[in-house]
Amino acid sequence: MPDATDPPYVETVDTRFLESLVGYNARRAALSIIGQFLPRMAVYDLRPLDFSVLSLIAHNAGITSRQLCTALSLQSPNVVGIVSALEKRGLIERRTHPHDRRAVGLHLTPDGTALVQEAEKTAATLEMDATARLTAAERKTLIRLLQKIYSRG
Amino acid sequence: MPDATDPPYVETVDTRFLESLVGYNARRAALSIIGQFLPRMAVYDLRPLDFSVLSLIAHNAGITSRQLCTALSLQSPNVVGIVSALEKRGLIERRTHPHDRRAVGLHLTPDGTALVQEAEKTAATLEMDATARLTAAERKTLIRLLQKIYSRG
DNA sequence: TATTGTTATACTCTATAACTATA
DNA sequence: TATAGTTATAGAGTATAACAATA
Repeated sequence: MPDATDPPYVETVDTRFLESLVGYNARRAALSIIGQFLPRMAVYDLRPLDFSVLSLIAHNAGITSRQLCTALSLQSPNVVGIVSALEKRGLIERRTHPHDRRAVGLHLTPDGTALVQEAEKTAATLEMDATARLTAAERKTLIRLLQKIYSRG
Repeated sequence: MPDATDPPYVETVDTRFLESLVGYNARRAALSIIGQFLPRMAVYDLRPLDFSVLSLIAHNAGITSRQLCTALSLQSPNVVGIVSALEKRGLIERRTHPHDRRAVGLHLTPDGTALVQEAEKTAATLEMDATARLTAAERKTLIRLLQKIYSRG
């Protein structure tokens, strides 16, 4: 028979408090999806930020580093390495901005265009797999509620 | 008049593709809430992982490092430093596990108990502020949908 | 043989300060 | 004076390999 002064031990971990917090749940869900993202995008040698940057360039030909920073909430020094690596791989090109010689417009190469098309297809498939337990209506609701948390306006 | 061969530039960044992905939105929302978490918890000198660990110990007296790892999806080497720092600050104590001498049960000290109570109050207030644009029903729905993504079962 | 906890290590992500070229 | 981009650097977070003590 255990003495009342014995230290207690835990059979089942009670996580109810943390699970009552939106921040905790959002972080866990994001990490879960990233965990599925990494191996599938490793085929293209793309990390999450590489993919976000490449996709934004694909949909915004001529976008600048500064605009990438604002759109993705990144610090400018942290974008330099990402963009340089994509350029070295021949996926993007830098062209001088037509209205501001300080700035550099970013553009996809044909190789980059082909890679983005494949990677975005993979991302869309991953999206469905990662949210397989949600209905289409639930997925739409979830995205709307998440955007109410982080977006301006 | 611009020449047709001039490189294009971007006026407004089109982020629609990324915003169609649950993973992207969950990450952005989590980072937004963490951004509010950091300055408010800096008062207690607690980072997000410190808070999660301390809160789990508060609600699970005698929990082991291994159980912390499983509950929070952490690797065991990465918990060592967190637990050691909390112990050095006098917030938690290690006691030998009553049934397994390999394991160490973690317990709050009186100082740790007092700190967790304040920190959890702050977290609850932060929760309401960070999700101020959501109704109570929406907040509940959001948490339920996020858990459907990352939880087993 | 398997598990708990630990050390050492490395890679990614993130943040700040300081510099240049241009606006 | 302010902004776009860059360099250097430092701090967190996360990952694997290898080890000692115990089960």
